[in-house]
Amino acid sequence: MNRAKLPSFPDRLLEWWDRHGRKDLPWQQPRTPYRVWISEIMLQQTQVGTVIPYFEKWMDDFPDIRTLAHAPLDDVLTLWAGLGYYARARNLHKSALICAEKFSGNLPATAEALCSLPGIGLSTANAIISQSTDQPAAVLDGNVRRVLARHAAVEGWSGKTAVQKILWSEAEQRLPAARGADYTQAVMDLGATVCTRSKPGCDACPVAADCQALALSRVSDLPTPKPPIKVSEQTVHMLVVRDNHGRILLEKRPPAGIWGGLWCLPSGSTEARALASLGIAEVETEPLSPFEHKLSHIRMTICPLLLTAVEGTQVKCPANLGWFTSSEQDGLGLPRPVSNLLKKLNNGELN
DNA sequence: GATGCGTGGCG
DNA sequence: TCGCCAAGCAT
Repeated sequence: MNRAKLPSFPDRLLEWWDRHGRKDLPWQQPRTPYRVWISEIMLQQTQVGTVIPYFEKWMDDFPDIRTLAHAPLDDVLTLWAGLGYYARARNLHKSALICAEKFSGNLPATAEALCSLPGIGLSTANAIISQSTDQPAAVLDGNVRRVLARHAAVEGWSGKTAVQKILWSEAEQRLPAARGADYTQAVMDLGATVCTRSKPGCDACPVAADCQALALSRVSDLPTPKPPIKVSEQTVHMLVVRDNHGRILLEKRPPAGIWGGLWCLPSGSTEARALASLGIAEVETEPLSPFEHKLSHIRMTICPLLLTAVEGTQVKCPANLGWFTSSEQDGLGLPRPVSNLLKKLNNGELN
């Protein structure tokens, strides 16, 4: 038995990160609070490779909090289109307004104040603090949960409060005394590149020596997977209403719920009646091929219906409805299934 | 405590 | 192909 004392968990991780960690991600140069904040929100449930181009464009368009606060929400949502979880974009904009008003245009410095902003929970708050001030602060995202569940052999799905509590405690116990920024990046990089969900590289792991899951041969079944949920089936009728100029009627969705705040094809029978009240006559009604759109909880069957409006019938349009040309649609940032549908329509690939 | 919220990558 | 799920948070 080797009784030589191991370096601490954070020391081993930091030494590993110095040699193998990622140091060239866009939000790491420079690591300002604003840039770290935007990156952390974009990275929620979203992979690094997907985020990078959105982050670059964001920094071009909204280089600081005040610019973001003064920007129209529509511009923010348009940039966000395609990233998903659009509440994140609405919350960023709202938070920027709060910061401009209450914190003189800066992000607040404490975790408690950060958590008061919409869209920021404890993990994101601590990620912002540790990466922008270099103070050690515990984060608990998917990568860290996997590393800790294995290293400490924590049983149970992390969605359970009791399990979450243990993982937070394990995260805090492992914090270093200094180098908070590098440590946060290190533990996330370890989860992303070594302690991966499948085929983890335990041979290359700096903390394998005291990994409980490895000692117990439990690496492959920790962390405990999420119990299966049942996916609901939903049918949505999307109306493709064209006028004689080839423009298409779009509807701005209410701020909450799916695709909140985005322009979208009008959906459902209620909207169909609303169209009738606008005086839009249909000279032609043509069902297009239904297609599936899968979300995490819903299997959505989208049934497009092609309508052609008679000339001069679009008299008065409520604020949440508008006619858009093909090039105007591109600038709006439509939800993926909608933009895909319209693209096929323009290419004549439908019917 | 359970659900809702998007999209794309990957085995 | 298809199911899982990724740098979570709000309600």
